[in-house]
Amino acid sequence: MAAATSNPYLPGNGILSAGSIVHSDSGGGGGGGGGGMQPGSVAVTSVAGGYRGDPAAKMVQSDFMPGAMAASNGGHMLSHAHQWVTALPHAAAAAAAAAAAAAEAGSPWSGSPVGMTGSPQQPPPPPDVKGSGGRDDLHSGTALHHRPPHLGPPHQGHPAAWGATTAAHLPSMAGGQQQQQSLIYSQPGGFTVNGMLSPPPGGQSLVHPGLVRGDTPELGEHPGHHHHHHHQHPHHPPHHGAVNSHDPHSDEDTPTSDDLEQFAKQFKQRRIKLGFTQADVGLALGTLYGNVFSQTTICRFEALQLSFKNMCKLKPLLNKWLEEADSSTGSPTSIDKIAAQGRKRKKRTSIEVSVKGALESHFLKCPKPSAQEITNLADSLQLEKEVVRVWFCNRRQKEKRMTPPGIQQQTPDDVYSQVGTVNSDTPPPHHGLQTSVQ
DNA sequence: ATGCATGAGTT
DNA sequence: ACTCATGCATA
Repeated sequence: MAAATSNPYLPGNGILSAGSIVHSDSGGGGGGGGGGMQPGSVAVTSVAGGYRGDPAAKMVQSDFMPGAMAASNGGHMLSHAHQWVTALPHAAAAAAAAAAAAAEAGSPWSGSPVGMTGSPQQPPPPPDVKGSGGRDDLHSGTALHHRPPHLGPPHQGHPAAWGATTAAHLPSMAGGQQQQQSLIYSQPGGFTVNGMLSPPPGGQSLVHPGLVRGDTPELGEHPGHHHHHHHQHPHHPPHHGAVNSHDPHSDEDTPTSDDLEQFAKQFKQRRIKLGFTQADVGLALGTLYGNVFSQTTICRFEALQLSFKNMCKLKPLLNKWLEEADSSTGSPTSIDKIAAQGRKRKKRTSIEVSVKGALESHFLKCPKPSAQEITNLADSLQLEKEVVRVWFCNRRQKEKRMTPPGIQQQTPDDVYSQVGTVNSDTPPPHHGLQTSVQ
């Protein structure tokens, strides 16, 4: 096959052949691939609708990664399959937000004594309200922002102290390199979900929530109970009384890993009970607070697959949603869908299993290959350098998130499951957290 | 539920 | 060039 190489990252916005269904079957060479045989790079053809935030709000910046594409080196082998999809530029949801809390990531979960350095620290991020992009009002015109009366957490710069097992090993940022982004809660306190405001006193039965599925959520449990929020924390871990003296039961304090796990579990349960999908929640958050999230994020939250820091950031939001959701018998949940589209996104390359295996091997040897290494690795695997680079990045992220071995506690409910193996258990490498799938 | 991708903010 | 937060597209 000739190498039809179009430049990989095409800047031209606007015109791209949208449906170029290229499909390359490269034959390949596979030479070096260790284990691999028959490497055909698979090209998936799917068009995507990306999204591009509204130009207005976002300043322009280069469309793509500045330097990444460079190295073309000899990549010619199968470079052809670039199909970028184009879509319309449409202002849609772009959560410009992206913020994060302070604290940095480190070894979040379960304070493992041996972990790497967990450095709690970071100066309190100013709770700035960022102009949340311009998308916050895309949806219904009823987007009124008003300051929260008093609900919003006044601050949240909490040191990350997840349990902090006393500092036996808190080197205070030894290799800290992480960065934290500003965290923002856009305009919290928003109510007006599609026009709905604060719940009428006395009884707030409103419209029925637009459940996507139409299934009726049975709210037999709390139709009348509305005492304040208080949550049900089955148990709070004692924690070493270190610097922390506040209980982790408040939404605003820095939660501990245990808290997060508990919360995530309950959240999922309630969410399901109420009949909402992860996607619904994501959208609702957008309507409520101005930060939209995708199904993916909600899913990861429930599965504890986010960094500790990220979990902390999301928890309060989800918690609020929960309150809203269950307190209002029917709040018109967002029906507005924001069609995200516009933007060209590279087709998702699917890496063959054999190739993945090879990558895995390398990862074990060296999780952080140099540019050079990446280059020739890519070369031998016949993948674009970018792809390989990204693969490693994602891999590292995964490594970090993994629900840590410590967090696998049984909930008061299913304690029985565990039989025997009290201390002789062999911690299987990993996660296995999810017990039920939707 | 996850894999690959994009981007902002750092380093 | 990396990390981190997120998400589209997929399996």
